[in-house]
Amino acid sequence: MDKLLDILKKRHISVTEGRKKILELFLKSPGALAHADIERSTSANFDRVTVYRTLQTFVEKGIIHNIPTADNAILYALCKDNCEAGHHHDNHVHFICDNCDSTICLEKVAVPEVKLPKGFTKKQTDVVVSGICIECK
Amino acid sequence: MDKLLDILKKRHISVTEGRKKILELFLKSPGALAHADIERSTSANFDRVTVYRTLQTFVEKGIIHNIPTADNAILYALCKDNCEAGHHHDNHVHFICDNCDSTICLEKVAVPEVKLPKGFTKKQTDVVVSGICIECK
DNA sequence: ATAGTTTTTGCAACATTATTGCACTTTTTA
DNA sequence: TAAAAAGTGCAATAATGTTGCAAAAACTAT
Ligand SMILES: [Mn+2]
Ligand SMILES: [Mn+2]
Ligand SMILES: [Zn+2]
Ligand SMILES: [Zn+2]
Repeated sequence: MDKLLDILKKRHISVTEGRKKILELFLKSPGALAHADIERSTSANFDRVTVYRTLQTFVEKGIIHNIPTADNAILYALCKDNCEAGHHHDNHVHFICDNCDSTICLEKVAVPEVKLPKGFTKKQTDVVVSGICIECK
Repeated sequence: MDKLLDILKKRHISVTEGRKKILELFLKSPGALAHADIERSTSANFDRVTVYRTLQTFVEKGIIHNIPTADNAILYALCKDNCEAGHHHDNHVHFICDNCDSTICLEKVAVPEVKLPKGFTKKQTDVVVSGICIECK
């Protein structure tokens, strides 16, 4: 119950109904959520614009991170790696199931080292694996 | 000159002005192209819808592949790994420059092996590295 | 608890991006 | 060169994302 408040207060952002509701969604969800998912689950209570702004705030404050996808859907997932405002460090692999279409943070699977050609400087590495998930197996 | 025809004919698709023009763009471009880039360079000659349909066809036929991005822009790049219709195998790392915003296929950098937890089946691995590119260095 | 201050929200308007059906044109096949 | 197949443009429509501003809610200090 208080977990919600904890997360929001730790980031020094106001506690509002919308933020609590959306954060709760993430806490309950096993995988990543698309913007459309969130909008669908909350449209009765909140305006579309609020959802956009809330997700943006959450990313900025290190509460959620987004996951690259080849189609143009932005996916969001809870940060579990003590991310801070303005600086994420979710160094794990993401998995997208071709069957059930769910996206999962594989917290246990670290992002491998990638050796770049001379002259390139690496800041961040994103790894997205697709295939069949453990549920669909 | 005939390279264009080669690529199209090898995939058994009709050779049209639009396809030649867009394919030429890819052949000339050093990095990946966003849909918007392509539209900008061709809008005088072709309808937006044609661009959408052409890119879709090219992906399906293994002429170009798309690159996952965290913002929701779809990027496309030429396949150089003998991809076939319905089955891509561009096993290289992609690099996005935080400075000049260009995206580059690092053909020489192979995608590293990722060990998944028991129960997951891997089909494809996408690796996107961001940082500063060799031009901006 | 209350008043003042700050932050967030909803609404409306607008902009951008993407999809579909259908008539017409171009390309391919025979 | 004619018939068939494939591709294109246009218009309509849908989906997605952004902005400014006034009202509402949350926070702060008394
Ligand atoms: Mn994650
Ligand atoms: Mn590539
Ligand atoms: Zn699955
Ligand atoms: Zn650069």
